[in-house]
Amino acid sequence: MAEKDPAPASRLTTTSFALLCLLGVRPWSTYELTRQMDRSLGRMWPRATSKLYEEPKKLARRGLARARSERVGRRVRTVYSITDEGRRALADWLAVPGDGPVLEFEGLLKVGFAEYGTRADTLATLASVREWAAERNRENAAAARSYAAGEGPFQERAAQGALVGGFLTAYYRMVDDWADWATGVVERWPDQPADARPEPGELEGIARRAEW
Amino acid sequence: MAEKDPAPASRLTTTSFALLCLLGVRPWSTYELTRQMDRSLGRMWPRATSKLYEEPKKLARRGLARARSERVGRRVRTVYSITDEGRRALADWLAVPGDGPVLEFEGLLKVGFAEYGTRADTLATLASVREWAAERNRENAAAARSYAAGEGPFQERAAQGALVGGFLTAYYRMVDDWADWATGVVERWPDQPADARPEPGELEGIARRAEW
DNA sequence: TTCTTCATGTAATTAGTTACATGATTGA
DNA sequence: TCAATCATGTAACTAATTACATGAAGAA
Repeated sequence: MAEKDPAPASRLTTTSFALLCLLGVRPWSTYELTRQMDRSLGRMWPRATSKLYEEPKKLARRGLARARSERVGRRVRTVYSITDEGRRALADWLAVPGDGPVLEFEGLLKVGFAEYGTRADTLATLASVREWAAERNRENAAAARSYAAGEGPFQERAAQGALVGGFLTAYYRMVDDWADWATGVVERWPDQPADARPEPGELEGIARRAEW
Repeated sequence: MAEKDPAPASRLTTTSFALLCLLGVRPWSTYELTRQMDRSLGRMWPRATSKLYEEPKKLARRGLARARSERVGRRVRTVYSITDEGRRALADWLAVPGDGPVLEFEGLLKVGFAEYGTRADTLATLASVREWAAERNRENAAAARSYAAGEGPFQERAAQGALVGGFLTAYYRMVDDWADWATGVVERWPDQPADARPEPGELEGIARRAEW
């Protein structure tokens, strides 16, 4: 009687491939990978640090990456690099169109159910959304400026980076524009958000902008 | 010697409160909750169906919701409703500004590492992003039209719904605009994406749009 | 009457996070 | 030379998903 498939090695996830993409650029130590998560990868595929220590081990077990140990003083660090098989796996993965964006937005949830709190709560949430957008945009603008000036690492990847940068720029801008608009609307609400009614033309305006 | 806190009942998450928000509107059976996940809640806080069967039990254990059993033929269904304590918990939760948007976008990841695949791969991924945006926009436009016409459920919540609708409209539009722009850029790439270089003024244009 | 889709869940598994631990490096 | 921060991981836990099971209702 057949055993249940031994060591199915838990299939590769998008997170696996995200890390494999980074390894495609050059070898990285795990800590360096965590830096990229803060700077670049985390903007489109955010994951906790510990995942970045765990996932490359799986890539190595599958033969898609190779782990090498270096020593730094008394302690050891691991540097991962991609293998030829890893590059093939990457090409296969890229041949399948990726999923669309998945959004989790707690702030929008709170705005959408504003009626159970106060008007001040909603305005505070919108203000914090604007802060978020401004902060993200600051980083993003700095990176864009640096690339436009021909500085920054991986200039040979600038064309790909520009597509990502173009997305993020538009995204942060859109979030800020929305929060700005919504703030104006909520400022005209009565004190009890439950009593708020759409302004004349508001629903029509949204419906119109959704026609394309 | 003190025991480690018994039955910490695993703290309430954003998912708990998302469901509690829905219960604030009216009582729902679990299946009805799954419908809302497809229609409204899932656009800002997507979760799998089984979570919607599990999470309200936690709300009930905590006294934030009440479960009632109905029978439909030979089988039983559960209908949940919010309690006064649940409404208080909701108000407390709304008083804390929510987190900013968290984005997971596999398609963008594939575009950002286009160099490991073919130009055709990238164009196909962008096309599927545009399809995604068009499909989401279709739903959203239909909902917007229906509200603008004074139809649709929960008219008394139209002001809050308009804020969410305003966000989604701008969001889908932005995704489509980006994918459209990116398609044009990639169409002018050489056959090997690894040889692609930014067009003159492209990086500067992004940097400029990021200044606000 | 049978097939399909709607409706209502549970069980098993896993992807991911939080919390913790400790050595190395830097600067006051 | 001490404290703070950078760097490198592991262990424990849990939030969430996938897979499965089955009754009810409506259509052909």
